[in-house]
Amino acid sequence: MTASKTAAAVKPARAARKEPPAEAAAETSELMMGELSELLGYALKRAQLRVFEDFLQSVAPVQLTPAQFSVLLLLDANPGRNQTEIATTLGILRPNFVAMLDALESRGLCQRTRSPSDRRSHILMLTDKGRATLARAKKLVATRHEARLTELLGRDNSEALLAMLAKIAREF
Amino acid sequence: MTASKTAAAVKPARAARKEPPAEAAAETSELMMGELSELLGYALKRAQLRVFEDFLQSVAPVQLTPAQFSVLLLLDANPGRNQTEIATTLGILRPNFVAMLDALESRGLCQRTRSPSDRRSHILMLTDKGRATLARAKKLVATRHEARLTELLGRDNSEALLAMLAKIAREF
DNA sequence: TATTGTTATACTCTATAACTATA
DNA sequence: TATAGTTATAGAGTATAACAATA
Repeated sequence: MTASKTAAAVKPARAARKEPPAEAAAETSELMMGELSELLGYALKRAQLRVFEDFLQSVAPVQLTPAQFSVLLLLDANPGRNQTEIATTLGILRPNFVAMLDALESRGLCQRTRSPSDRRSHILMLTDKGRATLARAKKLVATRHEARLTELLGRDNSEALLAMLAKIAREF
Repeated sequence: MTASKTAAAVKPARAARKEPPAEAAAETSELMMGELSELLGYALKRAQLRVFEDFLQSVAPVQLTPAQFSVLLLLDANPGRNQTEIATTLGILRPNFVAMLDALESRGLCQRTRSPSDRRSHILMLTDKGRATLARAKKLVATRHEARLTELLGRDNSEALLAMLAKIAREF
C-alpha cells in the first residue's frame, strides 16, 4: 500500500470506479453514495462495525467480546475497585454490568469479594485464569487484529487516527 | 507486563506524573485507563457514540436520526430504486427496513409506489416535503454538527479522518 | 437519608425464518 | 423455482425505577 507520511496525507484512495455497463441493458447498476461519502458519522459507524467484527474473529480462540476485553483490561489496571467504578469508567450502566460480570465470573476470569470496609461494595479482581486469558487475548489482538489495521493505514496514520478518535470522545 | 518498557514507537501516555495522592487522603482516585487508551476499537466506539449523540442534538429541529438521514440522502441521490437496493446499500436488512420506511412515509417524507415493470417491487422516492426536510437537515448538519467537528480537528485532519474511516470500512 | 448491587422492565438494533404476491 | 416486501420473533445493547442490605 502507499503508506503516507503524515496524517493529513491520506488520500481517499478511491476504489477504481467500475464503469457503468455501456449497454443500456444493465438493470442493476451501482447506487450513488452521494453526500453519504462525506458524512463523518456514517463512516465512523461503518468502520466501527467492521473493526468490532474483525476483533471478534481475531480473538475468537479466547471467546471475548470487545466489551469483555475492555473490562478485563480495566480490572488488570485497577485491581480492587468496585463494580460502580469499573462500570461507569467504561460507560456501562451499573444494572447492565451485573450480567456482564456474572458471565466473566462464571468462566472463572474474575472474582467478586465483599469489601470489609464497606460491605455494600463488591471488590473486583482478576483471577489467575483471568490474567492468563487476558494475556492470550492481548497477543491475539496485537498480532491478528491491530497489526493488520496498522498495516492498512501505516503506523503514523494509525496513531493519528487513534489520537483523533480519543479527542472526539473527550472534547467534542 | 508493563507496556512502557521499550517499544520504540510507543509514546508515553503521560511523561510527567500528575501528583498521585501522596497522602492517604483521596479515596476515590481516578482510574487508570491502562492499555485501553491504545485500543483503536474502543476509541472508535466512544467517538461514534459521541458523534451520533451530537448529530441527534444538532438535527433535533427536523427530528431525524442518523439512520433516517442516511436513508433520505440515498433516496435523493438514487430516485426510483426499490427497498432492497436502498436497504442493502446502507447495510440494513430488508425486514428491518420496513418499519423505518413506514416511519418516514407516515411523516410524508418519502413514498412507496408499485413498480409497473415488476409488481413485487416498491419504487421509492422523496416527496417535496422530504426534499425540503432533507435540505433543512443538511444545513443543520453542516452548520451545527460538522462545522464544530472540523473546528475541533482542523480541516486537513478532518478530511484525513474521514478518508481513513472509509478505508477501514472498505478494505479492512 | 444516601449508596451498592441487584431485579425487573422496556425500548432500540440487529438477525433469521417464513409467509404473500408476484415473477 | 426464485425474488420483493412483509410479518413474527429472538437476541443483543441500553435505559430507568425500585428494592434489600448497608452506610
